[in-house]
Amino acid sequence: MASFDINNVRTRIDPARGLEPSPRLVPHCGEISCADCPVRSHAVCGGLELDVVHELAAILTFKEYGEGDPVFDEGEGADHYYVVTSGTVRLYKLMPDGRRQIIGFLYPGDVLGLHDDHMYSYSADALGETCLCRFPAGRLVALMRRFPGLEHRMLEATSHELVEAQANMLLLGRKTAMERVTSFLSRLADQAEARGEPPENLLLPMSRADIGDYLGLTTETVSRALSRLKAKGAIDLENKHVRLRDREVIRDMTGDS
Amino acid sequence: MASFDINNVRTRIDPARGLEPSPRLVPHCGEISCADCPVRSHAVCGGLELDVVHELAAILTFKEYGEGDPVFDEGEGADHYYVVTSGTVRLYKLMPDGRRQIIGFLYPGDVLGLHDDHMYSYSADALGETCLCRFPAGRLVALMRRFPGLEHRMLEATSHELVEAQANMLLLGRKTAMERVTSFLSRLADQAEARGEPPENLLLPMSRADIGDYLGLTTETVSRALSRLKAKGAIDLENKHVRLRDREVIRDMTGDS
DNA sequence: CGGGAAGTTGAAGAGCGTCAAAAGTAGTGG
DNA sequence: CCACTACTTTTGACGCTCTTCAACTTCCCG
Repeated sequence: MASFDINNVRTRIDPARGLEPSPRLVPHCGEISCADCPVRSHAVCGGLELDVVHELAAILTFKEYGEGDPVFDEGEGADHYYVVTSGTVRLYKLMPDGRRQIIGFLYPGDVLGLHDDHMYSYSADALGETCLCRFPAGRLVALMRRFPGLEHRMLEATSHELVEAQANMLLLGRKTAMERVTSFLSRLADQAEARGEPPENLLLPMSRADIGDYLGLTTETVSRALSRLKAKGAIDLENKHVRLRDREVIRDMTGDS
Repeated sequence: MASFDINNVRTRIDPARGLEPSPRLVPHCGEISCADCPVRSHAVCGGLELDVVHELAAILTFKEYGEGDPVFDEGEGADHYYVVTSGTVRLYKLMPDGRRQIIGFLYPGDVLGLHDDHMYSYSADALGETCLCRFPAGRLVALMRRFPGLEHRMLEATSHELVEAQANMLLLGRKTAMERVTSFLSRLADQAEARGEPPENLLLPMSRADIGDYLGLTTETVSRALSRLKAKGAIDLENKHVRLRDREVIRDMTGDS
């Protein structure tokens, strides 16, 4: 027995310990081992010694999520860390009256579950079919103690998130609606480029309402901004497909220079 | 010789190595050694083994700043980390046209210089007379490698900052002007309480313009919100002195529940 | 196909920004 | 100690951007 399934939770056993992957493949996650994990190169686990990777593999479990499935809720005890292996995760905070602020969208290789004071500071759910690998917090912390390189990678990941959050504070506090939308498109293009995809042709995995809640705007305002960009000939737009006709023109509209 | 002065930079030599503090006292920093540093208990260096503290003391230098003195600028090479020992530091981002977003205000015990990709992601300057102790980044990183407990503390500090930044994203993206101002006052009261000061009696070290640039508002809007709170009898207000007449009333206006 | 959700577009309104002026505060030098 | 000046804060009037509300269209999935 190399893996088993309980409640949609798939436990991975370290192949290095003489166990082999299950022959049954998971629909979209794939029955990947850390050794050939597609996201390892740019994830927290990337660039680590093999013995650390093996120890990580020993404590992780895979889990699949469908559209809108919750991963965890703000305020819950933070008992797990997660790494996205496929799909997209939406992080958000809710106000008692229902107003929502989306904190970020996570893509394969990103970590979630970073917290302070043993409580999740935001809620997380899946945007479409998504697969996460999950680490019990206590055991991961123990591993960080034994392997300082792992803690170093966590610090790097956290610092990176912090820098992004600060950039979003500027966006939310000081940019106009059009600047926010073009900043958003520009960043999506950069991310696509970093993944080796064509940066001009974007497929938005999230709704207009999600974009609005991320940019501090309403759906209508997002829609209007996109329509104006289309009318100006800056983008082609058909529903979730956006094509940046000139990335420089978009960049010049972000307010960032 | 226990310390010397070059360009307003005061180098501390580790007292544990047999050197003693200079008899000449610095105006507001005090000629403190790490052993009796007033901020150590709640700073990064708190809770660390004594040998780590000694090594930290060996690489740090003190530096004083006056009102508005720059500490570093966004985009510069991040060659130092800093810890606030007295005063207040203002972190901010500027847009090319002069719009400013204040990322945070730092008080004694807080770290600055956290970064990504070896570049400061924001600018920092002093709010009034301020004293920082400064660590060369390379040497601090080397210490973190030797003493994993230090890196652990840095991770904790960074995680804490991240959680705060995310809370500010909700504030900037979704709260009304009045909710932002009451959230700000409420947080100042909490911080004062944490420091053991009376949480009802606040002294704002920053201008209305600073508060506005922190909350994504104009000075006028901040002033109007404060005036309305005063008119309602929720606060007493005389210039920089704010007295919360009922902390619960203020809290109920933050939108956070 | 058909029904419900998501997206677009328009018109009206509110909240905050802008501009302007007055009042208050602080620092400087006689 | 007071007068002078420069800056900060407050207050008011007005305008603009974005939100709200509503109708319509498009997309998606059974």
